[in-house]
Amino acid sequence: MRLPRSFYARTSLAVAPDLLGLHLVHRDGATLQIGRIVETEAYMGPEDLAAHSAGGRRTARTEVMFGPPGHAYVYLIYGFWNCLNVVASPAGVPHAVLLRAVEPVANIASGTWGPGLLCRAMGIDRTLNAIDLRGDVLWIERPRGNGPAVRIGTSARIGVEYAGEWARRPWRFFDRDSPFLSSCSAAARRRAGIA
DNA sequence: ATTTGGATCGGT
DNA sequence: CCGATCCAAATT
Repeated sequence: MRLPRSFYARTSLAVAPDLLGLHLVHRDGATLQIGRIVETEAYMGPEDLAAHSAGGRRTARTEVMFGPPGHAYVYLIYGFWNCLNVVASPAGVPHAVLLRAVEPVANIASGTWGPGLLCRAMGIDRTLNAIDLRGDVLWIERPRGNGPAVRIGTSARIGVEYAGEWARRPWRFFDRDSPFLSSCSAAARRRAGIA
């Protein structure tokens, strides 16, 4: 079942931990690529200096965050990595949740730890920017039976040192039991038996 | 028109 | 730490 619009119509701080354990699904032609979300970060809009929408900055790139919740915000970073965000909060409040890692569930070939690799592995790029997450191309759903309970860990967000005190807020959320986190070293993954 | 720096990653 | 490699935003 796709998540209802109301799920997304809350602050990114509320949405980010609730996304853990849910399934991100991308329809690529006839195949469904599925990943279990295990790491997210909340970006809290105008007052959050780490957010692209800090200060209410409204540009062609950030525009989708000002629209209705439950849409995708996909942007290119460092020249070649795509990053996927979920737009949160009612229209006019530019909140977003960055999806940082998933665990492969179906039809995923390469690594999914870290926001750039996640997009590469699931075939997500800027052509999907602004797409409605209640459509039939990209969506998030609750797995059958809700899946196992998630033990949630938190930390400061990654790669936002420029944001001063905002960088230190514990707005990164992850499944403590997942070996597929972006902060896990390659060695740790090998120990866990993952390519 | 030009410049600058970025919500990354893997290898060293 | 470095390099790969490019777009958006701010500045001239």
